Amino acid sequence: MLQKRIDDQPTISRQMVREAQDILHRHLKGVGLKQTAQRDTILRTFLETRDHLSTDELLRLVQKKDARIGYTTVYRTLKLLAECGLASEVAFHDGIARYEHQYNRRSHHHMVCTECGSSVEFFSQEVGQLEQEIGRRYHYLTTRHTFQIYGICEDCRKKSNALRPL
Amino acid sequence: MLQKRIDDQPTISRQMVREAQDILHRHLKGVGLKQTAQRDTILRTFLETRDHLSTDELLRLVQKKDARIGYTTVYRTLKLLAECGLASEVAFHDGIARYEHQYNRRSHHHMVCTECGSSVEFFSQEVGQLEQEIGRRYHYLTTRHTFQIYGICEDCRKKSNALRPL
DNA sequence: CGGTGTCTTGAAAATGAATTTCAATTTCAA
DNA sequence: TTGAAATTGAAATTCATTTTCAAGACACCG
Repeated sequence: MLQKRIDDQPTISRQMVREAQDILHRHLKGVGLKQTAQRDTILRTFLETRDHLSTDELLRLVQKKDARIGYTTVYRTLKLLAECGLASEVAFHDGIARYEHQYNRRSHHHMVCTECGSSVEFFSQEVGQLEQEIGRRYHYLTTRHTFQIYGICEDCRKKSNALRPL
Repeated sequence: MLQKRIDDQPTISRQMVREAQDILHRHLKGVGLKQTAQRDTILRTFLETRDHLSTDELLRLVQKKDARIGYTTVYRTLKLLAECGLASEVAFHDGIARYEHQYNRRSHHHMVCTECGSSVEFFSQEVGQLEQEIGRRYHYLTTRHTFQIYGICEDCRKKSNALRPL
């Protein structure tokens, strides 16, 4: 079975949660916003989860801790987390925005199965180098890139072979 | 000034239009659909245009030739063109689906300016090789990939420097 | 400790692109 | 030519995202 995510840390440590919370609090102060229980709960839930979460999915997890937190707050907090570098948006091109943690993670990319929607992560320094190189060549100040591979995973291939032999 | 698109052909030839139309007609027949004047007009307009077109943009161009053609038909025809390989969707992550011709074009990628939305194309065979390699490693049957670089183009950098010197 | 001006919250409404519906029209195989 | 089947396009719908707004929470100040 393939790993869905390759973490540098097998699980999130208390230490990392504290550091991440610190980053968020500093960012909030910096832009004149307030620290709230909701924002902390959402950040903690986000950090504890290993997958690529849509706003809806994160909402469901957050509501297990505090059922009164609403969609809008999760939506807005994810934007805040992205602003201060704790989260980043990953677009799998299925019409739903997803976020993943960014804090203390190596640069990586995704390969997505177009049948079942599952994804694996892979590492490739070449892609980052290419960003630099192309940016230099065309005089762009590059900020980021997206790279996804789409295909059909082993499991889905087995399933469709079982349905339609030969 | 940078070229927005690097074409293998400077302009679309009569020959290519005929061939593309042939591909569409064969596809239509193949899936039991009908040839119509609208579909031909939309295909021709699409081929004559060099940019990355949203449905709305293509609609506007199409309506110069036949004002009675509606948004829905353009939308549906673009899907047909994508089905038979004449067009492909490019996602620039601004929430709007765009299409570009695929017929007789070399594989390429896009670098997009996040200030003004303009884009340049670049070629890199490494990216295609990477798709193959990663697919093999994780046992995916890969079908395609997306690779975009985001940044700020020279023009926009000059403009913002002019506004805020030093 | 309060008081007070902001910021936050979350339900509901709005937005906007993508998609579907449906009645009138057109295509095309026989 | 004919009629079954597909097409068309305006309008309606969908659905994720984003905004609005009134009530509540935070935090700076004295």
